[in-house]
Amino acid sequence: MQPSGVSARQRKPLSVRFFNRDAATVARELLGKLLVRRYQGELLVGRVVEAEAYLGQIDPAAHASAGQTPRNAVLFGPPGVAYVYFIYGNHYCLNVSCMPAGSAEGVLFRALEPVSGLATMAKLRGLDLRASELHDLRLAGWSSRLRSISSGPGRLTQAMAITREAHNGMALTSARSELFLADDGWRPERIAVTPRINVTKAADRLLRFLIAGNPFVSAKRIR
DNA sequence: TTATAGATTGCCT
DNA sequence: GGCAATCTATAAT
Repeated sequence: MQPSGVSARQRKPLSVRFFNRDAATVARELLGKLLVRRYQGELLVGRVVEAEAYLGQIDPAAHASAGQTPRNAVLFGPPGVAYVYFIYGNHYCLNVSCMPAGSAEGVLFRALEPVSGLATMAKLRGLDLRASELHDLRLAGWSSRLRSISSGPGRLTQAMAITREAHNGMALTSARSELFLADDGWRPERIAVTPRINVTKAADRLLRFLIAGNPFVSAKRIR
């Protein structure tokens, strides 16, 4: 499988309408799209290779299952907005709200394939990658260290300097935004669907979507 | 007021 | 494979 991130095609931001649909559809269609972060004058870009759908109040595994709280309020708002939460005392996780206000569906970003800004992303992750490793992407494949830049929900937020304080509640639908989603026309060949990772409730629901064969998909441990 | 589980990761053996 | 790190929400005392 060749790296997908070398396209110079135009990047068009995803619309509010894109997110105004059920989370499973949005999660599936987000695969192959770009997450773009403006960071200190540089563009950090990653392609979405793994995402999970959470179906709001009817979904026992969703943060919204117990109703609206200050933490999850963004999920109950309009579509296309970032919901960032802090988990296990260590990590931020990025979601985007789906469906109209009043419905609390959302999609969790679980893994990205780095496209540009690799050196900065590696630095934000605390990885001391050699220049030769950073060039891996343009050559044949990916080193395991390179793979750890953004393969995991906590890793990708760290690689893009995404925090709750800075980004929770931010609309992800404007190309002028500090953080947004875009479509460059690239499409995955094959999509796989599995149960969600590390959820104990509704553990049999097939709501995890990933690009089959992509090396940046997160570890598949299921508790 | 205290306990515990959680949409995780990295380091240890 | 085990487990510590350590914030947040909710359940139990």
